[in-house]
Amino acid sequence: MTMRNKAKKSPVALAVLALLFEEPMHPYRMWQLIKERSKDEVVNVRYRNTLYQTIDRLVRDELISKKETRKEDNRPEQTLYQLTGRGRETALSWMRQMLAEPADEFPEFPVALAYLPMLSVEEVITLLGKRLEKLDAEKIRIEKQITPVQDKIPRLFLLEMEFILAKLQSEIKWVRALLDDLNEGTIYWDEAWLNSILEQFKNKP
Amino acid sequence: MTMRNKAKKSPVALAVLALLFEEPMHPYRMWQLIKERSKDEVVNVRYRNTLYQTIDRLVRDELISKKETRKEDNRPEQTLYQLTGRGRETALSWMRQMLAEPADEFPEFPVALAYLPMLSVEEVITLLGKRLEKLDAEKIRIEKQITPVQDKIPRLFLLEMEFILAKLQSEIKWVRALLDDLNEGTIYWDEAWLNSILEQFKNKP
DNA sequence: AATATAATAGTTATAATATTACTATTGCAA
DNA sequence: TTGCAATAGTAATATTATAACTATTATATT
Repeated sequence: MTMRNKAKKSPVALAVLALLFEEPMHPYRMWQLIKERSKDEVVNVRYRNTLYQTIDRLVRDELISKKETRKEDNRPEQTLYQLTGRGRETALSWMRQMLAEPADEFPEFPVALAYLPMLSVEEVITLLGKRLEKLDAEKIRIEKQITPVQDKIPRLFLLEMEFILAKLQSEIKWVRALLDDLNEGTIYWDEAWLNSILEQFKNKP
Repeated sequence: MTMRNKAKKSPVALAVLALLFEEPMHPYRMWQLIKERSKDEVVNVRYRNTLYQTIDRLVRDELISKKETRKEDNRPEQTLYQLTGRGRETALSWMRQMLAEPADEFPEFPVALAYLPMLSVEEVITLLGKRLEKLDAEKIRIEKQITPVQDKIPRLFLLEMEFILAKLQSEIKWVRALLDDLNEGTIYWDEAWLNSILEQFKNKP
């Protein structure tokens, strides 16, 4: 009795299943809907091929199945996919996991923080200044997506945007505080200081 | 004149280069140091093989090079690696990018938020409650790493921990607020409500 | 009217990373 | 002395990211 392939969850895979809850659909159409509805803020479909690849494995794992290949007038051929029973169950099970269990993810910024002393204090100050500008710009970009529709569509459909906005704001606040500490010298390092620290740790275990 | 392979930056790759700034080292030793120094909170070395794979490509791209293969007494063979000039430059350039330019990353939680109506309000409330518990536990875990060493080592060496703690706290706050709204009914949906919304959008473009 | 460009739909190929499962040696504890 | 943990590395597969294609139709430009 060979164990069934347990399909791997991923943002793109969930988006595919969620769309197929609505109706059978071809991959390109999914891509369009994801962009139209701004879900591309939270699922990476920058490279459309990722969608095709994901769909292939979902077919292989029997979460979805090919429905038909059709040729609408004046359009290239389209391959329609539909949900299977297993696909429905799996989508719900993924939702439950993704909501209840924080995933451990490894973003880049904290890694750079971990190795700050590779650069000079002065340079770090300049670089973090640039980061702040970009974070502010990104914050404004997200707000511009939310504000105009806020009184037209229910909040329920803006939650992911609100969440990334909240995260952005907290990062901005934190980086600003760090910059202050660096400017005031509360946090400081240079060659000499780093060497003296190293000595201390060689003496005491 | 073929363009030189532009090595791809990644948390693991940066960690490797950063360690080799200290001295030549073998992969297993890097793995140990990353864990000893708790850098595994921000670079994913859960699977040690990732480290070996990354090192292979860094060698291929000439950011590091094999120094020697040695056999210390009563130890398996070790392959020592060292930084190249290109490796030094690249590490600094990566640091500059990672500090100055926010990367776009695609964590799982916001995707689940984007498809909340797949589940019932009641179930979402339960699931978010569980998430909150785990976020709180994780917060305590991080605090327990920071507190005991706070007055022994300079803040400079705890920044990445402080950052992930700040992000955790902001997520906790946000999820708690969402839970309140769901409990109060400020945000609500069910079959009937969703269908009526759908109707509205069919009429108005 | 001819031509360029954008949009539609999908394919092929490669690189990178995640994940599991190995081999082989030594140290240490039950 | 048996077994497990630690040390060091290898092999194989799955997934995802990234770029570059093909081919058709729609639309804009000259």
